[in-house]
Parts: sequence; C-alpha cells; structure tokens
Amino acid sequence: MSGSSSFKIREILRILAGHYGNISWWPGDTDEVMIGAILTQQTRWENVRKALGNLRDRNLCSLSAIHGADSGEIGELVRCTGFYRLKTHRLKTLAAYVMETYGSVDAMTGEPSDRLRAGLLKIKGVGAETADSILCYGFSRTSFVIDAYTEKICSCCGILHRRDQLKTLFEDVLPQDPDAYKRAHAHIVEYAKEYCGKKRCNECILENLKE
DNA sequence: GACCAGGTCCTTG
DNA sequence: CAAGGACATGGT
Repeated sequence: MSGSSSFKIREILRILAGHYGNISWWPGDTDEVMIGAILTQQTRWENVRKALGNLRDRNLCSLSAIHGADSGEIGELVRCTGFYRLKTHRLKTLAAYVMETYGSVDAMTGEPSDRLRAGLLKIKGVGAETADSILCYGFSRTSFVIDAYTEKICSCCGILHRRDQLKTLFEDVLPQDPDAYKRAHAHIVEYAKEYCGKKRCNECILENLKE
C-alpha cells in the first residue's frame, strides 16, 4: 500500500532530520555540481574532490572550459575517479550539450525543471540519479535524488518500489523547498554510510535511530 | 588479494 | 523486463 509507504517515509525523514540536522552537503557552483555529478558515478566522493581540485588548478572546472579542452588532459585530471575514459567522454558530451543548446550554464536557469530534466536525460551517461543531482544541488529545484542508498534503506523498512516510484513517494511527502530536498538526500547518504554495510543491513533505521 | 564505491549503458535470455 | 557485464582507480 502506498499509504503505508508514505507513512514510513515520513518517519524516516523525521528521524534522520532529528539525528543529523542541518548538514551542508555538495557545496560548489552549478558547473562544479554538474561535473561532480558525472565524476561521482559509482565512486567515493573523496576521489571526486581530488579530481575537482585538479580541474580547478588548471582552470578547467567549468563546462565552457571542458568544452574547449583536450580530452587527454581532462582524462589525466579525473583519472583518480576511475572509469576515467568513460567519464571524460561523458563530461565532453554534457559540456557540448550545454554550450551548444544554451550557450552557457547560466542560460539554463530560466528553463523549467521538467524540460531541464528531459534534456539532461537524453545525454548518454546522464541517468536519473545524475540528472536529479544536477537539478537539486546545481539548480536548487525540487527534484528528489534516489540512489542505491535510498533504495536500500527503503528496502530495509519494507518499502519495495522501483526508483521512479520512490521518487514520487518522497516528492509527495517533502515540502516544496529545495533545501529540504537537499538535506533529506544528504541525510540518507550519511546514514547509509554509517549503518548500512554492503553485506548486512538488517537493523532497520527505525530501530537504529529511535529516540 | 578480494571487495567495494553517492551509475549508466548495452547485451542476453 | 530482469540480470549480467563493462567501464578503472583507490582505499580497507
């Protein structure tokens, strides 16, 4: 029943908010969020931070710069994030899309969220999670990010749905406030890193964090 | 040395 | 449509 799922999701969000409070997460300008969203695919954030630093040192931490840069150079700078040839190609594709369609990242801010999302999803290498990360953290839109952690925590709590259905469930429960979206996803990731080992996650969040 | 990380795409059965 | 493999480096 989706009624019971909604109730559980409210509980999860309430407990996490009480436990982690106002954490700040994924700082940086829109360019950096977009680049980071590609680089963090299946990769620890520590390695992504290094790569972003490498790009910044060479003044390549923007889509306009990446659009004009040599792929070999980008590859060296993002190598520490793994899948570096693949990610370099994805960054170039994303940069080409943005520069050729909008002319600049700033020019995208006038676009409504659903059209922004549809455009991003057409890019090879930008799936739902990457697109929603960009919308939520890069453009402060109320588009909730569902990742493997969210799926796992929900699953632990008996909420078994596909990712797009989970997205709808969370968005129906959350207030229409981009900061609430940003915080909620950050809470989920922080919780999961702390409590959900890969093999065993049999202690439910509702038990771990009970007041 | 084995195993996994804030995914996505492509190929198979 | 579910499942499995490829992509690759760095940390435990």
